[in-house]
Amino acid sequence: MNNQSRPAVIAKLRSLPLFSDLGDDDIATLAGMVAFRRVPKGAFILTQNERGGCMYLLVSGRVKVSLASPDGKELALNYLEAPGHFGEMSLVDSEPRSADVIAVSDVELFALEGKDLSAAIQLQPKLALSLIATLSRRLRQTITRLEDMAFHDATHRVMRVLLNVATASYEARGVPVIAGLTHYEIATLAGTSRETASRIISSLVKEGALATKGRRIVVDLFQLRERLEAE
Amino acid sequence: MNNQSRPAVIAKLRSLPLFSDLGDDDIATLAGMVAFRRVPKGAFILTQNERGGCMYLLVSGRVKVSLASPDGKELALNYLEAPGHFGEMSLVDSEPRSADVIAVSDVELFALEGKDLSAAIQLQPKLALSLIATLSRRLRQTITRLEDMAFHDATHRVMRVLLNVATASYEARGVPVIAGLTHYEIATLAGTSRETASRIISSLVKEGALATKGRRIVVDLFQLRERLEAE
DNA sequence: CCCCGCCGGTGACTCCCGTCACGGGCCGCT
DNA sequence: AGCGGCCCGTGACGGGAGTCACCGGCGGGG
Repeated sequence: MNNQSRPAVIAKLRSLPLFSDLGDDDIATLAGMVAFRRVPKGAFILTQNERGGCMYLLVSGRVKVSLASPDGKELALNYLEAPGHFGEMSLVDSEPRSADVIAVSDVELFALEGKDLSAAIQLQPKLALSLIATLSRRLRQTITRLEDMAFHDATHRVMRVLLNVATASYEARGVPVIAGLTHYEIATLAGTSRETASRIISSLVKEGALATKGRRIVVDLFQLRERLEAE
Repeated sequence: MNNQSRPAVIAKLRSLPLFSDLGDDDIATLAGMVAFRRVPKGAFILTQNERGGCMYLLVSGRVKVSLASPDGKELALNYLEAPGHFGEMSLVDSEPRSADVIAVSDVELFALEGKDLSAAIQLQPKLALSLIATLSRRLRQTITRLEDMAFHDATHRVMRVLLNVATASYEARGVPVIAGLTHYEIATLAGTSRETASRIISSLVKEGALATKGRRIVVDLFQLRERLEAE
């Protein structure tokens, strides 16, 4: 299912905000450089330590960026939604992939070869700025994660994950609810074990900072923020 | 001591590899944009959470990039040597500073205002590439640190710090020696306490992976690498 | 050259949290 | 509707490592 008609490719390229203000010619040129791919839910798109020379433009779907330890533990770095991009790092410095990227839903994406990136930047300098901004945002985020691991306990880290996810949900849908995320996944985002995350969530429910409806968690944003401020 | 004669500024700019292939005119333009500063050992160059609109080009000396926790703990992110640059992140995304930067020796640097960065990039596109490469390298490094915090114990992390520092020393001076770094500083680099780092170093000496000469540590690079491979 | 101050070593205690274990329940799939 | 597999809750235990305390020693500045 990786062959798309050229008009279809062009339409998908147009749907990316990154290229929304390109002219027809440029889009056509771009269409000649990228390769379209569909990836089924659960598949690895790239894996840590492998060498890889392309970056990916996420057209639709959701991916997880995560690290796996030799003894089977997992640390999630991020969940990315379309539109967005990933895999640029190996492309600018030719080092091996620093994490796994796994499709958590069916995914559509474009692959862009390293040799074509500079050409793409010529067409669209915004791409370079977007790249810098993205790297910068991720670096901040990662530093914050590191800070949390070094300075704060598991309770603090789990609260931060819950607050982040619930805030995103609130902004997107108006309800501070966490759904479709298992305790295991929350644990990998917080850098702790499934059991510990579970215990922490239980006690937060007892203390009134959360409520559970079946397998969904409703978050009291204020209370959580307040407790996180209190270092 | 912040006033330098114009020729002196130009000479210092020329000494930065980043600008080594610029013409006289461009260097002169650049000299009009940057502000020279001397910073004494121990002084803060920038502090976490503050807003700041410039990046710094390190001309000489050594700085420490680190995070401080409210209760007085410290996590070192990196030590940077001249030539190099830091503080770019706040400049591209206008977010507050994500860490402290402290002079660990007397330091000379140029400050470059945000508004002048794009002009500087016009003069020297290498600057943009260097920026992307730097961000990318730091992100990798930070991800590795995070991975270590999440997956590995204090022993592993201290060994990694020792190996990194000793390797750098070996490449620079041909001897795998750690000098001028206290146990406290090693601990902040490894994300552990001074006492724990100290205990770990003691036992590594007992096991023959290290030797101490006064306050210097001589590292057996092979043995340390081997033990780190063994996850 | 000498002394005070930072640095390093180590014991003891505590506690967070990772791990193992197990049982009950929700949910999706047929 | 039924069944089986994941998901969740919780008890018990142990160990890594943070913290407090104390002391001896190197070393740099006066």
